[in-house]
Amino acid sequence: MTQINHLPHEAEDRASQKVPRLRFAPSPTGFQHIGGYRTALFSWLFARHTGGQFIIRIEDTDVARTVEGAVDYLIDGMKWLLMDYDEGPLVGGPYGPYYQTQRKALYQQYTNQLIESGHAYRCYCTPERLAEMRAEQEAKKLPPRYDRRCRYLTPEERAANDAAGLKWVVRSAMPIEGETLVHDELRGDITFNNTDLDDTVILKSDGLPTYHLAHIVDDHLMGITHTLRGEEWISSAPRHVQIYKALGWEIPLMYHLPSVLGKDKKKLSKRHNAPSWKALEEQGYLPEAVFNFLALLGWSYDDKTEILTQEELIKAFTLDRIGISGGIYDPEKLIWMNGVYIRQLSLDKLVERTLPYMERPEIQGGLPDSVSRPLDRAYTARVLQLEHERLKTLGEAAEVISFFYVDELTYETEMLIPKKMDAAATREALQQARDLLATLTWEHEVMEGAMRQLAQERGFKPGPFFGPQRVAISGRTAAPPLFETMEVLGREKTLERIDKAIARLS
RNA sequence: GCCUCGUUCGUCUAGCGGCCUUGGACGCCGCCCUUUCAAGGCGGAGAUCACGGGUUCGAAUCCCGUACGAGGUACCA
Repeated sequence: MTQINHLPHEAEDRASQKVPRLRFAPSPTGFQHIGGYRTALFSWLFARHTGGQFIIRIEDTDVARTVEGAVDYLIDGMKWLLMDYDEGPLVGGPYGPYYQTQRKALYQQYTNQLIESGHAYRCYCTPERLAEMRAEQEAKKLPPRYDRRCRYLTPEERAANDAAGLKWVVRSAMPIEGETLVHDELRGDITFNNTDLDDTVILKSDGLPTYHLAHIVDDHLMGITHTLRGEEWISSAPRHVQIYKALGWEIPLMYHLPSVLGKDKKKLSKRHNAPSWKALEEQGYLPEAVFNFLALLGWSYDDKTEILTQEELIKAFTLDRIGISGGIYDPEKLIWMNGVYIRQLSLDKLVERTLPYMERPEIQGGLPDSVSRPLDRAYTARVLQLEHERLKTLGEAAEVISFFYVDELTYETEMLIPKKMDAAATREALQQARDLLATLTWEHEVMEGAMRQLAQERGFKPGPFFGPQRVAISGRTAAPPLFETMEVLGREKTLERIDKAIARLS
């Protein structure tokens, strides 16, 4: 690729020097919600777009909050959302290990380097003292900040503290004056006053690093070229910049992604109105639809294209089209998009993917337990064909089509009787329909023709005439086209159900 | 409180100085199709481009301020 007639944007220039490497670095402290996966998805798309690598790294340094099973859940979610990865848990890779708890020695090594170069120091302050200090500062309406007492300890004092076996953490020594420039590729330069920078803890008393140190060491060692993370990190970015500088490392290109918000405009969080991928799967959302939807949350292709396959997204995805203002997650639009993807499925695929939802136990949203499994595939295909364009999620199929499978229909007799008609008239109409139906070839075109003729001859209006039949055979007022439904249901069941309806009206 | 980011229809967004009395999509409403429900087609309502100043021949687009929203302010990420 030769492109010499224009000066590339700085970001492109730097990025083009090497194969892009991007990472998704979740902490296993709970179940990743779709906002988190959106971040992963952007990184993944860009890696695939450029032919770069996509890495998963587990940031499990907060041992106390680590939730068992979270990593498996996370990886399963990636798989479900159709994202693979080149390096990470399970598959390993040349830059491993990919769990931060297994890289402890590395962080300690660089912490020592920082201490030696005067960019970090041991702090012996107890949590009690820190809490006290904070309370005082708050009372005085001062910004809560570590007072740097330990930063100015003499070597003798330090030695004495160590000899006394005091517990310590390591804090980074931030510059006291001047400014720090954070260059965000999406927003441009952001300037921070160094007086606002706290000497944050980079190594905890348990010997593990905090995020601030760990991600820098790992991103550097793993050769990460672009870092995509939530915009909640902007405020700690200047401290990260300082640590990079202290270590003498090049800073990867930083992209702070806009937040995904809930209906209340608050950032989506695990315990707060954020669906997990599992919940979406259980409801019968197609991962390819969710993928498409998520890609459009904070990124856009142009002024009209919204339905893009994963392949198209890979081809189209560039970082410069990421937006900067937070967006509310709109479940309504996801439902619509899911419907679009369902309609695009071939009947065969639809059956294959819907069957598990129908066969799951009733309590989980499957067909009534009285219906024996496994379901007849050919029959189910005929059923699903009728419902195909009506489905919004795979999970709702069972409820909508259960009448094709159960023996007994349950519905209110009232539903049988159209407005402006009484029970007797309805019964009479049903009886006539039933008598004619019994004589017909069981094909929907034949039935429709004959029945329409009957309606015309007897002066029945289509609505009130066909309506009761629909309720009689399906127990529902909203159902697929009547005669196709009858055809699939079969003569015997159809006539039997109409008879039962007639009996109800007697 | 302090620091930082953000602000175009209810929602997702297009827009990077003239093509915009802002285009698309979801949702909503109406009409058509129709035995119901969908799907589909057509149409509509819906944004003083948060507000106020500037810069400019010209601003949704650039600058400043204000308001509002969000995020951060942990030995959490």
